[in-house]
Amino acid sequence: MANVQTLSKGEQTRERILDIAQDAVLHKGFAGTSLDEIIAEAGITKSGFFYHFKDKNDLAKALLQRYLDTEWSVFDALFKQADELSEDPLHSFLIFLKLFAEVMGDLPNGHPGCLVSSYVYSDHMFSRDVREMTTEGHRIWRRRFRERLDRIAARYPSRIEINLDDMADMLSAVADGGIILSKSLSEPGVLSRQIMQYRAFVRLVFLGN
Amino acid sequence: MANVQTLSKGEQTRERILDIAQDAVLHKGFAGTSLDEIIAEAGITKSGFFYHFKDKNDLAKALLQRYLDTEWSVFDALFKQADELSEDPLHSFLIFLKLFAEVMGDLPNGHPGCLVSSYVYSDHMFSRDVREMTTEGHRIWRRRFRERLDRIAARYPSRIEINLDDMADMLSAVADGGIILSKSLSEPGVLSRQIMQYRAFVRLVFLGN
DNA sequence: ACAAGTACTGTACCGCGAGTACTTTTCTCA
DNA sequence: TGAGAAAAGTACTCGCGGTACAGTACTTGT
Repeated sequence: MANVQTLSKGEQTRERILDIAQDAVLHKGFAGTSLDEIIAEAGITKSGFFYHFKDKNDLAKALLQRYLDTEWSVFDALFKQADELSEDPLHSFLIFLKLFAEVMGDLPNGHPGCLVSSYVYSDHMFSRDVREMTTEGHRIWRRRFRERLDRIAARYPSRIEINLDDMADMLSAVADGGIILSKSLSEPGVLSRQIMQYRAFVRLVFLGN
Repeated sequence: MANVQTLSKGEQTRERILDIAQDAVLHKGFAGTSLDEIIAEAGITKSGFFYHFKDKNDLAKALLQRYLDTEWSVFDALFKQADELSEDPLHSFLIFLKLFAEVMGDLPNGHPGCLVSSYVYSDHMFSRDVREMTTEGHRIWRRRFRERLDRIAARYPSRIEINLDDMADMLSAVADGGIILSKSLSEPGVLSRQIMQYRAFVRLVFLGN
């Protein structure tokens, strides 16, 4: 929740609505989250809500956009940090994965859930543009991780035949799946350990140990 | 959909309701699926529905129970098939993973979605016993895969330090995440390729190639 | 042939939640 | 102090989950 001071009153209310809504959506699904409960918790009226969002789908869109932006900036920061610690593409990626696992492991109550995954299991509830946003989100992550893997593959021979798109996707899959397992088992540590296993896989493929 | 002939008329209707409900739940979430649409598609009345299920939560429970039973028997069949093709625990597991990937790849419209994953993102909608069923489902899969890995680890030294529970969980994670990616990207092939990558990981850990 | 289930249909009703529409008030800052 | 931002107020509609209960057609054993 970046610098509250710089946000106008309206923007603060809007962010508060989004915070409350996101938490509810991750536990009850989008359709299961009522506007009434959101406005009650936000301490506003229905009219106040509709001042900020034209309908429920508009809320879904804003929620997803904010989530994707946040994820993007988190990855950006971790990649930057990793790049500062090593020039080598493989070691930088391995450092990134370690940092990623640490961040995911340090969340006090475990990861609250991936909004994109939640939306995928409610796709028929949303307008086409929202559905395209989830698709595009996964495409971006694939492209992003793939870039890193390309640079690695250019310098390191791989021990086995591997499709780099699949290897890039696997990080998304392991993260999404790890979050589900963590939540379902109430074992917050599962997610970061799964990321570390993906790291072990990358290491085995390019270093052999 | 085992032998329709052996099912009584009531059981057939019940199964039809479950089929329709499952499809809807995987696309709209549980809360987003209305009883009215289910009964309309099933060609019954509301009273007919409540003859089979005492309320919506009861439907959720029956849906999940049937899903878990089906998954269990699919895995059972694949493990049995794999065991017949090799006595060696590692090769049997690798064959199993190949078969699993093939089955997932042969689904004409891609995997329809994992009901357990869908439920995890709606946990607050369900009663405690339903939530415990999803947890128990993941625990069973972990135990199941772990047994296989134990037998493998007893015969093959692992190339890296590895936690076998995590390795067992990784298959669930990769499958759940792979399904989400497949659905989101509308690329049915992603799921089976992710399973094959998990297979490559297991192979690298225990065989080094 | 008939009684006893089984598997429903029909009807009527309730309260809550999403969403619409539009007016009015309060706050905030230049 | 006045204009726009940020709501509050009011009033209504419709869909949905759920309840209650009476009636009916089909099926199955005896």
